[in-house]
Amino acid sequence: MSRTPDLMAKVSLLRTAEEVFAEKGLENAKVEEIAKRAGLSKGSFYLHFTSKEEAFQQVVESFLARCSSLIPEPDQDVPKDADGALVFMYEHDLSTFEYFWQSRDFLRIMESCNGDQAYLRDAFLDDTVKNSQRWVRAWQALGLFRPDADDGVAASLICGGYRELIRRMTAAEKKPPIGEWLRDSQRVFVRGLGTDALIRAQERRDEAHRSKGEVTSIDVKKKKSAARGASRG
Amino acid sequence: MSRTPDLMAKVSLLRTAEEVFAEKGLENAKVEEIAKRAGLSKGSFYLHFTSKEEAFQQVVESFLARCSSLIPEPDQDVPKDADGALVFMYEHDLSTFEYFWQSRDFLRIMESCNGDQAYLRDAFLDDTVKNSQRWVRAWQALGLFRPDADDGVAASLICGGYRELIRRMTAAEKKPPIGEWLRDSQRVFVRGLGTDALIRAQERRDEAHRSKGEVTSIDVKKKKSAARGASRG
Amino acid sequence: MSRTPDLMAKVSLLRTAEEVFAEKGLENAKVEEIAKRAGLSKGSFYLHFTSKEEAFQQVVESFLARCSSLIPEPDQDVPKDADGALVFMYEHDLSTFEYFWQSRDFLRIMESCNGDQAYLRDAFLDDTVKNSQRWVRAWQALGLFRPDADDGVAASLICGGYRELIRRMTAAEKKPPIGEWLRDSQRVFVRGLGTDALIRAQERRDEAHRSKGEVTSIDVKKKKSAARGASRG
Amino acid sequence: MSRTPDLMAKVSLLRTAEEVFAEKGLENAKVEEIAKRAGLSKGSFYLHFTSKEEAFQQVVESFLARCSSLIPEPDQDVPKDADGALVFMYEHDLSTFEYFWQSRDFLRIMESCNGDQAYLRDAFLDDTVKNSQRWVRAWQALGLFRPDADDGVAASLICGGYRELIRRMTAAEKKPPIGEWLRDSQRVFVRGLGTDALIRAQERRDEAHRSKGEVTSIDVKKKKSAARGASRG
DNA sequence: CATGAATGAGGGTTCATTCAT
DNA sequence: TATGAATGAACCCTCATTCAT
Repeated sequence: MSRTPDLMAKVSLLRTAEEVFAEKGLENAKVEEIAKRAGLSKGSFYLHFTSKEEAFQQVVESFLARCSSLIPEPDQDVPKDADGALVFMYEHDLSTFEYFWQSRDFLRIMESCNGDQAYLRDAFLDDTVKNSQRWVRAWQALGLFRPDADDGVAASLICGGYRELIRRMTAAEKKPPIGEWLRDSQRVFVRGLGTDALIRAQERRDEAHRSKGEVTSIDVKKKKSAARGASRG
Repeated sequence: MSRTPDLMAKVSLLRTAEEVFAEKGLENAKVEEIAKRAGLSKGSFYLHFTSKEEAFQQVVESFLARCSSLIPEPDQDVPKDADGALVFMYEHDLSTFEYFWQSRDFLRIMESCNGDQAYLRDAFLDDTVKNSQRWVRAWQALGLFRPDADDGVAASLICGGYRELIRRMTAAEKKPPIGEWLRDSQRVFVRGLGTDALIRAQERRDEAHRSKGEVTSIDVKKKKSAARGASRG
Repeated sequence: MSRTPDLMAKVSLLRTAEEVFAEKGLENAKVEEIAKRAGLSKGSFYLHFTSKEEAFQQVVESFLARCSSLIPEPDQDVPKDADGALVFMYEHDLSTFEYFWQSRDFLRIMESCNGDQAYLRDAFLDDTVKNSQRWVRAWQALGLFRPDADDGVAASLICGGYRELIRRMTAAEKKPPIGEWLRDSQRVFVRGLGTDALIRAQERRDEAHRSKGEVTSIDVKKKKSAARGASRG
Repeated sequence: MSRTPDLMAKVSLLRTAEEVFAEKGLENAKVEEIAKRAGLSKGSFYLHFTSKEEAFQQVVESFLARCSSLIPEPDQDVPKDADGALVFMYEHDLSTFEYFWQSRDFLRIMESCNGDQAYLRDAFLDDTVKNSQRWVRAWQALGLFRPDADDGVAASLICGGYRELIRRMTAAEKKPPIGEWLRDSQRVFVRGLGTDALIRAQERRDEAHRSKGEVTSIDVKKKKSAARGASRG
């Protein structure tokens, strides 16, 4: 085992660094404040990081790692049918927004990337778009998204739109109705990019929602068999 | 008379300030560099601005003023029919993107607003969304957008999506095919938010585009009368 | 005749310089403010003075010259008898204090002499003491002051004491009862330094003052003949 | 532990600050020079003071504290009889002047208070006068000073006179005969303000001095019994 | 490992002075 | 003469980084 105090100190510093960077931005964050909040001295900071910038990078990277672990790849075991995919994506978006809401202070860090650090913010955003693009292509392959839509533009619109919603959320005094926002957004992108099959699934979802309130994965499974029955009849 | 005032001095300083702020961000921009690039001394800078921050604000405000003058209000004299509105909006978006492409260095400035200047960026983005929201409502009133779509969410998705495209554009080495991007985006938002009437207009546009290439306002006028004829028959 | 505008400008600058030096002190006085208040430009200032310090010196010197013209030399035609000398000195002190009261803003200038300018203040004070010393010696020669008093110390005490009164006066919100102060002071120095003859003259003055109110030179002339009569009787 | 804090650092800085302020005045004193003379860097200065002005205040305040501890209050255990009081005051003045002689560089600092710091000098001088005034009143109560003398004016004359002597002393190349100066001054103020009893005591002192040289407290005690004997006879 | 005093480069700002007009 | 834009040397203060303990 490595020495505990050492690790504790670094973890502690990373946490307070995240805090301070979020509050003040990279330039205005002071090494001393980071160290003090971690209950350590300025000198200790330099036992763990060679510079303030390095600490910043590590904070960003650790955040990105946490993000990656939350965002599934489209080739994983996820629902492939229209109804299931819709619910899956909705719930995934919901939990992602929830996570961003909790990390909303951190999102400000990304904004503080300027000059030499700008690439970090861009890398983060590019990653998000890339991942989104893989999903768009996957859904096109599944016949859920129209094949003629440009996956790059689609991914940009989705990520950008969601980023703006997150910005609004971050700026808001109190937590906005994320569920509503996401349902509205999903409707726009499903109609905007989806095949007829997906759009019909969405309409079923809306219909169910209107009659029964919130639709969960459980509802969807029931609905799927019902739909099969209906199409048979 | 004194040494002839260099009437270009302030303009020159504002331009180089814009440059340097774009490159380095507010914190990392050095007053001396701004002045030097304008062919002036550090001291001269303070003949025109009381502080670096004031110069930053003036740069931002002058940009916002230029923006405002480019963005029309929905209650102005603009086409009210589906075909005309589509073309108008497309062409407006195109010229806006063109302007942003030329000002792409500046857009980086908005990103460099942190701490005390953050409100400038947020005010800019909020303004954009507000304007977009007015357009959404106007189109709903005209029967072009579905009345059940949430105008706030819609405006956020549109602005966020376009902002992301602009980010991609700004980061690109060479000018991307903005026309293509915008056509794809318009298709997404028209399908996502539009009424059947608008969607049909879009399909006509796409059809015409496929057969004849770029559609201009002139084409649309022809098409409009054709459509009228068709609906009569 | 030299050119008028030129002279006007310099006089004007000297006057405003005096004002500003009085208000702010040498270091904090800005050349631009001096020039502006004189209705001139910064550049003009340097047509008349080679530096701010030179202007300061000229202001001080002009003040000292005005002072000198007000302060009589002991070898001039002044009363030589005890009663006349007392009244003369009292009235001279009174007018001097009156002048200082009016120039109280200026006195602050002397306080702003530091570093390289310190010699100006010291020269001013030394001058005052030197002049006072000549008076002490003159009065000793006239048998009005005790011959065993050290003229240097006496002059220092007188000047220092009066300077402190002036300081109190300068700091005061409203004009203090200078006449009272000076009468009290004169009593102290007359008793402290005077011969019996002078002390008796002072007592006569006090007596007359008690019975008749303010004593003027006219009263003294009367009193002198009265005293002669008395000593005869 | 960190690098052993140089416990002398702050003391050292205060001392060199005192030096530099005395030489140049507040405005012209450079932080770097203060630090350099203390063998420290500019940055270290700010570990101990938040600004140059704060350092200046601390220098002044520490001097004032030292002064206060040297100046006795009149209600303390001090000789109440004419002879004892004279000797006490003379010796006290002597030691005070001695102290001021040693701190003569500092006294120049008080003169360098301008603008925002002027109140420091005025507070110092006002304090001195106030204290002196308490002594005048005490001596009046003891029947040593004439009751009709204005205590305010008397205190101003005493303090001002002594201040001027100190100024002369401070400006002098070599230490002047302070003892002589003070004896002369005391004679002036005793005659000027004292009752007959005090004046006679002073004359006894002068007489003794003429015959025996310096009079010490021991002499006074002998003299006191002698005087008692004389008054008895 | 931890500390925090010490460092010193760096940058914003001021303002006396110059000089082209 | 008069002007005031331009200059640039100074100087205060900050803070990332070092290092003796």
